[in-house]
Amino acid sequence: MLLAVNGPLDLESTLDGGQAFRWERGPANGWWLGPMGNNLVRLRLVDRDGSPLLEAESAPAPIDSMEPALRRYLALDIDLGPVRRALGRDAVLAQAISAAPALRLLRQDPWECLAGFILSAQCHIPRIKRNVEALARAAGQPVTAWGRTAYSFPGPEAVAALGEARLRELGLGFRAPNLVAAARALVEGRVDLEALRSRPYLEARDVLLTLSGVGPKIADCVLAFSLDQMEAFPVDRWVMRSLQRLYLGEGRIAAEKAASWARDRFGPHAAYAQQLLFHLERAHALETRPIPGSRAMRANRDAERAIA
DNA sequence: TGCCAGGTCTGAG
DNA sequence: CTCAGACATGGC
Repeated sequence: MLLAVNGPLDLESTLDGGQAFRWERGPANGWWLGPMGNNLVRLRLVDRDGSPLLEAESAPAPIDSMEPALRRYLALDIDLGPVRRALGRDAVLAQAISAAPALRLLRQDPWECLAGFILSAQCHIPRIKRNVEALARAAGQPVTAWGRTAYSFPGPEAVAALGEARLRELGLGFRAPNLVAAARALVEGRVDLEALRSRPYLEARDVLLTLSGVGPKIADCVLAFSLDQMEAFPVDRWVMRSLQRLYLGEGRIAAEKAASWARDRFGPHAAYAQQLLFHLERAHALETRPIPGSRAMRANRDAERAIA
């Protein structure tokens, strides 16, 4: 099935840019594969008469029945034009937009998003993906299509049922008890994520902050990437680095103050600004700085030691 | 080979 | 309020 896209869409920076952790580049032909609910979906952009269209297939459910969910997930209802015009008045963001002009914010399932970011604490992205995958294999449902088997993301009941000890065996480390606690909070109805969509940003954030292992950064990720709270501005190491390098200078500033500063500056599009800065800073690190832990990084450090 | 990671919580100053 | 230290583990 071919879908018209309202404005530009880049699948790599959107699906594999750190918002979601389960999309994989297919073996060939530009497909991206990922589980959605109990289905496997694949997506790619095709050119029809000079305009890009999104080609989508799914299994086992026919793609016709998946279309609404897919449009919702990709937030195809959002017109990026006004957002980019507003943010583009900021010189730094204008640069970030030209580096990733078709990056979009997803509208993920809130529970999956919350779980993913609880697991993200103090992890490199490759490990987050691995842990989310391990969780899905342990408690999700298998789906096979196009010669590949994937596992649906387990609901909070299934995750709660696994228990902390089993989650630690999966390699989740100190995040295991936090994930179980969050799953239980949902199962027992103490937290209603969907209800946060229509609450004022700060109130919704306060609700998420009651979960153990969920601080301001993770709360803001859930609000921005699944609950339509576009004032949210998650501040992680990369975004903090970006703010210091491009706006604030190198002086130390608390993450919460930086987040508050950014919300004031970027207003209703803070979430989009944040993802652009995250993307830009990582690209900048790739081209100007050795990746932490890389051979070049070590060589550089060793050279500095030798001089000293 | 150690350093770093899409953090959060706690206790101390 | 700021700031270390702990928390587990793995990628590079």
